[in-house]
Amino acid sequence: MQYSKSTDYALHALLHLGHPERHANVGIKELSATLGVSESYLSKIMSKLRQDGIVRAVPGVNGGYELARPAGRITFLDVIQVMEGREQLFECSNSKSQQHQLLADDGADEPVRERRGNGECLVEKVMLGAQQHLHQYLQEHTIQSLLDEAFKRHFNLEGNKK
Amino acid sequence: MQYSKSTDYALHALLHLGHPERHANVGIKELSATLGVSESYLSKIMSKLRQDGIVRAVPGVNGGYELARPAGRITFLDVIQVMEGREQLFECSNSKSQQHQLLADDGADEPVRERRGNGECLVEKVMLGAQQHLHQYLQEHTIQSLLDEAFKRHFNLEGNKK
DNA sequence: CTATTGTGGACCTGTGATATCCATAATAAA
DNA sequence: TTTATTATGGATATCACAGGTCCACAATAG
Ligand code: SF4
Ligand code: SF4
Repeated sequence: MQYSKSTDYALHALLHLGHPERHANVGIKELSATLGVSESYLSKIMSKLRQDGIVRAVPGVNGGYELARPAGRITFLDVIQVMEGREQLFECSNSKSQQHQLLADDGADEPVRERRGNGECLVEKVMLGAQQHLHQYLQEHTIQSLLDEAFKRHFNLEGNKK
Repeated sequence: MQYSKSTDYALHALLHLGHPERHANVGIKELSATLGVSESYLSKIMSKLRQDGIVRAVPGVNGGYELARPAGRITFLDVIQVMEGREQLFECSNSKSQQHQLLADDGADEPVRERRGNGECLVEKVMLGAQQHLHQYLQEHTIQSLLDEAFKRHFNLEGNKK
């Protein structure tokens, strides 16, 4: 259970694009050189980010990428969901097993009522709760907020030096 | 990014073992039949749970598995970590790239000082935070707590029927 | 028109999840 | 002590997917 390298790359690419004194339209070459990732692979990732509306891309001379919206509105969750997909953390694989009855109906021998609604899965409920906690946290952190913190740290270091 | 089926199976197996009126030493046959998973595969999972001290196993006639400690002390996090491993959610893949400087030192052109300590990674910091939130939540839910809730629900249903 | 730059498809490789089979070890009961 | 039973661990198979390369093509600015 670990985020893929693609997520790593995507985050770093966006952080680069979000850097204050950046001329618009950063080319794949610059990104590739900065991150140390092959152009071929990185372009796949950028393409995905574009399809999901995180960045804009323009081909042609002096083309390149730029953020499609302010860095403050690009959350970690956004990026992660683009790269890792939006499936849920836990998905039951055999909801018609004998086990299921025990947890959804707790062994009650009532005839199969298909109302299904108050008989909602408790395992999934726990896991969904976990997922929501995780997502909420990831939504509170944006590309901008990380950049801000980096700047703050830099400022403090400079201060100490003098 | 999804938990594996093994985790699903493990959770259900433990829920079965934790059931109140269970004779000790539940055999792999019973588990397999209840969960609807092959004996071969399920035994692998049980073996892993044993190696991590979640269950005890005794071979031989009338042998089987039982919880190694009270169900209230087996958390979801425990189970998930046994099955999914304990790697962290995010692991940097190229900490010596050009990017790294930007985020750890924020572009300061100071000579490479290898003190490393106040120059801690901000991306990892965010991700570690996310992981801790997730883990904390998963630690608050145990096999017992889920079982309790299932019982409570059952009780309410019975009440409504009368 | 042309050089430049992103897009998308085909393809390759290694790894890990899922799963089965079997030989062996351990154990309780007869 | 033997025997039937039950868990263990190694070997193996299959399959999907992460990670990555290459290339032909589309789009665009100048
Ligand atoms: S209780 Fe939930 S997780 Fe378990 S089998 Fe039913 S639906 Fe699936
Ligand atoms: S800033 Fe953090 S994530 Fe980025 S390269 Fe450095 S160590 Fe890795």
